[in-house]
Amino acid sequence: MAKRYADGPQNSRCVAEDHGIPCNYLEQVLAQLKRGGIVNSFRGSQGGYALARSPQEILVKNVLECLDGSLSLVSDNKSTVLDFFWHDAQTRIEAILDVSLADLIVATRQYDNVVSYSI
Amino acid sequence: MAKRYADGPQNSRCVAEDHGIPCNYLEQVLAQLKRGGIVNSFRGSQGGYALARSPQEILVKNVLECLDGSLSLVSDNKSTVLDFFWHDAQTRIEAILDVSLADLIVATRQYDNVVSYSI
DNA sequence: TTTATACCCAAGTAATCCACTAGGGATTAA
DNA sequence: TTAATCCCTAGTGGATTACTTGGGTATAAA
Repeated sequence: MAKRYADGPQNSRCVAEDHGIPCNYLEQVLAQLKRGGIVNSFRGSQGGYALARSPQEILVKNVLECLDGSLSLVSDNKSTVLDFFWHDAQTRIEAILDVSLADLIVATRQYDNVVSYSI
Repeated sequence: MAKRYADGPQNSRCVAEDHGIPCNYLEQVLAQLKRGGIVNSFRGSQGGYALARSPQEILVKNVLECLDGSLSLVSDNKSTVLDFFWHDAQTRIEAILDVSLADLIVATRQYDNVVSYSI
């Protein structure tokens, strides 16, 4: 959907077919993304779903938090060796997920270029 | 167990009680760690479980791989934007888990010192 | 040699989650 | 009006997790 951001709303059936996902199931996921303000929806014919903000403004982290509730690996306390470790690991993993959808697309394009040059 | 590495084998009942884990369940976990070569066991009275290597030589990653089978987030192909992203995320997460049990203990000791100074 | 101490093992279970299926209803552009 | 599309709820099968139960077996120490 980020890739087709400029084309306006995409309907769930097409998105589902493009990715080999059951359409009804996709709709459930999109409903959650809508509740989380990641996506907007438009009813009626020519309707569909579109990102609520530009791909630059949506982070992978935002999407995962919306779908998974929270990304926490562990409870808040740092009483034991492992609590301490997991807390640290969590902040480092969050940093990895701190990437916008636009960044993802750019990164893939660069990778595709490398591949096509090398062939 | 890494903390008590120098004291020889620890029996599962004590370890379980120390951590509020059912003993029989702990034994199942330890059996898996034994199969993975992380831990050795000794039968009879005065028996118990001990790390198979020193805490310096055992990585958090090793333990998790042993218990979870594999840490992979995604299939091998890099055909889509997301496959590409998850593959990258996985190697970065593995780097986070590339810490020895000895490192963990040292890190916690340092944290404890900071806390006790500041009180 | 006996016995207590520990590990070893297999089977079952309750709860939860995940990816989905099924079957509608409601809204809107054409 | 109608077709396209989103919206909503309930149910399901399989997998996983964190156990429980109930033993059996090896071994050090008495």
